[in-house]
Amino acid sequence: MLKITRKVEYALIALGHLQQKETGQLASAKEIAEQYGIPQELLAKTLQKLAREKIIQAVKGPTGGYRISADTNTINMTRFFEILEGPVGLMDCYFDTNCIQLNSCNIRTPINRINDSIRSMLNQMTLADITT
Amino acid sequence: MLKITRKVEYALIALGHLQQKETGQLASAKEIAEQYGIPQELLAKTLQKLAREKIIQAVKGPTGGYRISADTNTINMTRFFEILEGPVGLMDCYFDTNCIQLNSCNIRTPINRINDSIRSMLNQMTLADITT
DNA sequence: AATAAATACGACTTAAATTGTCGTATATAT
DNA sequence: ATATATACGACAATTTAAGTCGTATTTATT
Repeated sequence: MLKITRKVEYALIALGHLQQKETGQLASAKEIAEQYGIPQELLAKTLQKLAREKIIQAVKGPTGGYRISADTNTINMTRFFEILEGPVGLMDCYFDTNCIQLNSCNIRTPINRINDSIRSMLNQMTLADITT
Repeated sequence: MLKITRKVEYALIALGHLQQKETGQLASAKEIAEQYGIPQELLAKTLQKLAREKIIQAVKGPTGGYRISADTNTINMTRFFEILEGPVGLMDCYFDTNCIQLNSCNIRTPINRINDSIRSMLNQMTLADITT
């Protein structure tokens, strides 16, 4: 339980790889996929999400690829996870209050305490902590 | 992401319900399932797991049911989660080291740091914190 | 003793989410 | 021009979670 998805796993591997490159150097999705034995298409789509959020920068064309463009010290892990997969929380009712049995539910409050703990923990952690 | 499963959700609801009963009083799976609108069979199987671990006590026969038998202050949430679903961790390689690309993997260490944080947080939290 | 209502539990089916693939468009270095 | 990269939606396959069913066992009640 509490597993992270492959998308996140692949993204972290890729960012770790990009971090190792010299400043400005690019790495293509293909290069990363081959090196770590992960599906190229899936990795590419994941990197595209990160590019949309300006965490990495994409360069098109042959010799193109990705490079890190944000200061990874400023990206907290809650945000990072939420870019790749929806909201971080143990239960949907933390975000979506359309639950028919809200009244009779006796665990909402305590579950939300766990949620808050996890989120604040991930908030204090930056991408740099992970990929460097 | 980081969602808990229905099994855990149902178990927590049931424990909250049992907690409200007067000492020694039983509640059947049927009673709980009907009151909170959750599938009885699934709830029953979940309660059986908790009974096997002596967290609750099962009483057979008509007028039977379940009652809390452990001191919920002594059950930490890592253990509780792991009774109902396997190991708590972001990635399987935290527990199972049979990964072919262990060498090339560049995120094992940082991911394990997150794992440790989550587990120690859940370790400090007891079932009583949730169900009372 | 028979019955009904509860737990116990494995096998199975269904449903949902994740993971992976494919096709097509666009950009660009050579 | 062409080859190679990103961009991205749609689809298929796989895996996991959720729920159901059948049968056995226990036990209070009649």
